[in-house]
Amino acid sequence: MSRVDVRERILEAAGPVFAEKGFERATVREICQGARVNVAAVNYYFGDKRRLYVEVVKRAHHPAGDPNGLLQWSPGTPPEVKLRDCIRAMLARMLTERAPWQRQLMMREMLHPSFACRELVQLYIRARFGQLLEVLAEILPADVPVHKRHQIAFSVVGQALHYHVASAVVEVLVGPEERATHYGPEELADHIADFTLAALGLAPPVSKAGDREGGVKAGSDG
Amino acid sequence: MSRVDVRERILEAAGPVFAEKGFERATVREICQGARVNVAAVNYYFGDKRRLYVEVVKRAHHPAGDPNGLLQWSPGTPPEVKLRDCIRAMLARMLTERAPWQRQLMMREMLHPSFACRELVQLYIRARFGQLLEVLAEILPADVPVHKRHQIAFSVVGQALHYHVASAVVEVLVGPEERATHYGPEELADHIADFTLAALGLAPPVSKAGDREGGVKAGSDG
DNA sequence: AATTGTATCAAACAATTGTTTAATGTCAAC
DNA sequence: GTTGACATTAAACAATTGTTTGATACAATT
Repeated sequence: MSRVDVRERILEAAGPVFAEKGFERATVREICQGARVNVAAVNYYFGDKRRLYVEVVKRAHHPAGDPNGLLQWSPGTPPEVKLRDCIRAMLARMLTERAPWQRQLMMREMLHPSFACRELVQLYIRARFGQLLEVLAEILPADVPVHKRHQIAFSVVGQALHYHVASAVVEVLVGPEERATHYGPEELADHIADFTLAALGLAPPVSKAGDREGGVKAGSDG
Repeated sequence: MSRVDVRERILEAAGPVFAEKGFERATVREICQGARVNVAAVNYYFGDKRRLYVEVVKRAHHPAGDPNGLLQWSPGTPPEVKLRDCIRAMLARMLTERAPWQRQLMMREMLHPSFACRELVQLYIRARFGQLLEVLAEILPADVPVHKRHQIAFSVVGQALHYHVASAVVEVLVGPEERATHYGPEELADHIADFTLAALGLAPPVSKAGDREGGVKAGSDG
């Protein structure tokens, strides 16, 4: 059993454990048991638990070459379509059960950033956020200030993230049957895309409320 | 030092600790130290740590009489105003630094529900969610199906919740100065309200993009 | 004053954690 | 074959956790 073998097996075993339980609740004993390796091996090869965690996070960001890259579109794709694709991908990323542990780990570090690899996780987020901002730039007028663009982007992200962090609440509020029927990734992505495009003026108001007259353009008495 | 004194002091000391650290990371030693009481007192009065936690959660829901009640409006208040008020209250609830420990605890139980008091926490959420649905009912046409109403409500909640759960990410992405300038509760509430009302057709599209013609009603070549 | 039941306390207990140690194993180089 | 550097192991260590214990203090009752 060569030395790289053991080191590798620890890293592979540690990934899913850290992803599922987080740094604190994961135990080196469980990791070593999963890797069929002595407990002392972690300290021997990585110094301590923290440095093992850092290595695992680094691995999660570079999963063997090309990571789950950004979206690509053929030239001329309308920005509404791009936005819809962004939202669809985002939701798929967040709602997938049995997501690969790399994604779980990144999500965990995003929501509860630990000592490890700030800049690495930041890169992971920034790439996606940047792409969303680019798509929005094709939609919004040029004079929209940067902070307003950010707020709009966060409105998109927030709608999607809600179904990740508050999934338990959703289930409780709407009941299991509606949950099973109407909260699949595709339908939710469509809703969020419709909602967002309507807010941006690129689609009719949601719920076909478009036939209500007077609301939109006329400020009425305001 | 009478018996109710000690029991009370433990409950009072446990509240903030559980709210800040959660059930697992909170230690009975820290709680008892804060209450200036022997460690054994928790088990003497509550049996074990779990039952103490349950008592604390119950207390958090009934903070001595009138809890932070629902919003009230004078008759005739336009639904747009009500919705804006809902969003403002929601954001204030989520963004307040140094929030009372009762709110912190409820928020924690919402996002990471534990063994304790499912139905209690559910009541807490359901009340607010129900009020939001009532306001939406005044806005949406009657034929909008119930699941669509729920999705719309979640779009509102999600936008607000995002600034609670992903506040670290927001800071990283926009930088501390923009964060300090444009992410106060009031401005965010206004943005979310504008965004939502625009999506529902009760306000012009965000960022004054209303002067872009052709986008809305014409499906163009779709 | 003696008794009784409860409250409090310091200390111990048992389990789990990350980490260290000291002995043993492995295997290539000399 | 011996040496020596690295790998691996079982066991112990130290710290922290929730919980239990057995003694003691106290207050009311007999």
